[in-house]
Amino acid sequence: MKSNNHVFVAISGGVDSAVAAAILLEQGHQVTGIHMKTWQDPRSEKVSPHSHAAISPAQASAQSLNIPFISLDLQEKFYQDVVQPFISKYLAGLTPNPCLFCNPQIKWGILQTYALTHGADYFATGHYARIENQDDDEVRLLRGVDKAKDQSYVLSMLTQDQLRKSLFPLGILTKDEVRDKARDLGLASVEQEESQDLCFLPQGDYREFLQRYASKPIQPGDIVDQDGKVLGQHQGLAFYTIGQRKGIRIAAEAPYYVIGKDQSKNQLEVGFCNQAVQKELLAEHPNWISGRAPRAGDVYDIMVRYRSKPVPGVLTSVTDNEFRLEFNQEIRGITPGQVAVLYRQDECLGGGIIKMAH
RNA sequence: UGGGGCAUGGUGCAACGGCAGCACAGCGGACUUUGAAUCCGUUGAUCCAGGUUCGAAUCCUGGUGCCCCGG
Repeated sequence: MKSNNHVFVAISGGVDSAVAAAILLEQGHQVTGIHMKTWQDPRSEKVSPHSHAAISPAQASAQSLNIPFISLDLQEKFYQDVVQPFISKYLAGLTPNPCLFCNPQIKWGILQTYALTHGADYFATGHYARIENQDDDEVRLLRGVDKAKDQSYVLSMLTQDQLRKSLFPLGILTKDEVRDKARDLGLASVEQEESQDLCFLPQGDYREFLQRYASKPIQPGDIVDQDGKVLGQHQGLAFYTIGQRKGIRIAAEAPYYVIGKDQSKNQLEVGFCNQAVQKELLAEHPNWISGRAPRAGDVYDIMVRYRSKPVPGVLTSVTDNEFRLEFNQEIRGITPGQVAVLYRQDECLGGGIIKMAH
């Protein structure tokens, strides 16, 4: 890559995106900050701590870097494409991961498209991941060097075209190095760590949010064990996820974990940790970053949720619409709605939405 | 209306007559661009009334409640 490109950097107001922009400047690129205003729960009791500031943290970042700043209002689009599906999937008993859909549809779908049609050669973000250019003009998505911060998982639904025009300046750095760099550069907001949960829920209580946005009231029901014995009451199936331990409120000789949801009976099934494991999964709507499905029969490292430890698994079958994985060890918390992502060493190959596991 | 057993945090269990502990649940924190998991920390109890003893969850008496056996 030549060092005089025009790069649009997605600026959030946090440390990572600011350092990413600074690095691009150091590399000699022409840099523009681009920010998207996303939908936030207006009924939230507390408001985002920055909402009263004269300028947004994102704009402040751009200012301190002395780069042009563009802000797009994507509230409606974000609500329709991310928040609505989030709500309806939860009510249907799934556990969605909105970030994996925001990225291809909003952040790359709209922000990157805007950038590329407004003079950008590349679109950069502060993700901890790497892009490797192949000889044949194909790119590969690799884990970030900082394994503890690697975010390739949330980028697994991106396409070859989207990645080819992307840059991840932080991919070769550790979080500590990024923090040091931010300090050296005198960037504001270094000290205040901005890790939030769901970006559209400033204080992060998704249960209360669902309660308010559900089209019909979320009904309590029975908590049962594997034999169907009633152990207690749950507050509503949407408030629990497979593998969950906290919040079941039943004392026993060992912790209970959620092992299933029966929508028709409105029952939450729980069991002890040795019962809360699975060895196979079926995923649908696959996205393969290379554009080609990985070879069936091979073993890959699989992540079944964000920041989970990769476990080896065999890709037993793969079609255009779905694929199956089989693990040689029992793993906990394979959850419909989450995304199973395949890796070959450091390379993120892509993945699909978990439909069922057993 | 005979016999036996039990009674300790919210739950299930420990504690030779000598500082009432553990697990689970709960609460708090760390971690975190999903929900989780995980890790760390933490609140909280001797059924009641007497008695023996320097000292009682522990021994004795009575009461109350529960369980089992016989019926």
